[in-house]
Amino acid sequence: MVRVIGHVDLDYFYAQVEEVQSPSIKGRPVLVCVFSGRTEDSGVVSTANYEARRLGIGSGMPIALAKKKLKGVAGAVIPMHRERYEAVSEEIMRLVGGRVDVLEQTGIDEAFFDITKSSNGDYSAARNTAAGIKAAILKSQGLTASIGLGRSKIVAKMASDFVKPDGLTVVTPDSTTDFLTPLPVIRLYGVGPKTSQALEELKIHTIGDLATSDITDLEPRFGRKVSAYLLQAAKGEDEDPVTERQETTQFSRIITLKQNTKDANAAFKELLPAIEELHQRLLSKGISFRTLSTIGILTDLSTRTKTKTFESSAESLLVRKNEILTLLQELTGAIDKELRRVGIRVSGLSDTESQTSLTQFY
DNA sequence: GTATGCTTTCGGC
DNA sequence: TTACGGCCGAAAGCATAC
Repeated sequence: MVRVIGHVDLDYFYAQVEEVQSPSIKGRPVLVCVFSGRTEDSGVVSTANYEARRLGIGSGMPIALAKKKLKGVAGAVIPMHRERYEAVSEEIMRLVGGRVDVLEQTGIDEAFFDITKSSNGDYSAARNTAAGIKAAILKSQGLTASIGLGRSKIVAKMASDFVKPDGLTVVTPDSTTDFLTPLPVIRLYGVGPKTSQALEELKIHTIGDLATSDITDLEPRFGRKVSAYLLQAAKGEDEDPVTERQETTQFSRIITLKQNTKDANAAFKELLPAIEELHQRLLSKGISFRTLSTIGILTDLSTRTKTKTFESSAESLLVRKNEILTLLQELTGAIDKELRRVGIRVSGLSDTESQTSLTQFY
């Protein structure tokens, strides 16, 4: 049976949650910001609403620059409230999950879903389901979302991106080629500015150009695997199934240092509260880890990591304090620029309880 | 060559 | 004139074992 895949994307999510929380800011530019604490305005914009975007403000923009673009306009510059967004997201995902066959959450504000069975392969029935999901999200949390339907994840994702905010775009299997063909390659999922520019140089401008291009023209530039992906994607033919997301595979904390340094001890000291927070998070979730990484972001914003995997997993980050410091020393020893930000990551996760019972069993 | 596991980097939101 | 987070998953890169 032809699949019916959906992609739901909550519109300008963090900023929209803030609008619902504080209705008086609606209609004004809203900037949800991450303040790093180094200076009053150091940090970046995480999410901007559409009024702010119209002024040229967007994600990742330094706060100081964004404020400049506000000029005299009375914008709402709000620090982000991550836990609030997580709670809203959780509620919405639960709600959507109850209306689809399979839900695959891919971020705090988006998810793929499969409704092949419940819609019986009928795209008209599927449209009603999608409209119902939008209505339910609006009723429950007061938020708009954009949904796309298509025969594959790629098509669904591009469809949800086609009309937003508050969009509902249905691309039937028959209309897939017509939908994709005229779009510029930059719109293709997985194609960023770099790949896009390389394709332009091969005179491939639209997804249609890409779909009908010769793989032997692509391979010298992109390699076999990427070329095959690009061709497949341009035809909207990916077979990637929608699967329930397994548990989180890694946890990390990263901070911006008060001042740049190459001193591992100084960085460690400033990182300690974040380490303790992550420690508490692991304990409260009953999670052990086997792999430990330190992360450094240098003054040029490039990233360096040092990682160590242990024989057995630990439930306490604090008993690995010495290893953390050692990794930080290895990291600082291998760089020529100063550290601007520093962080810690744990992976190779396992459930502490089941591990304990396994240990008892053996 | 293939499978596997670990480390590092990349890119999305 | 410049300005610059904090997460996450996955891909890429590399080594080892068979």
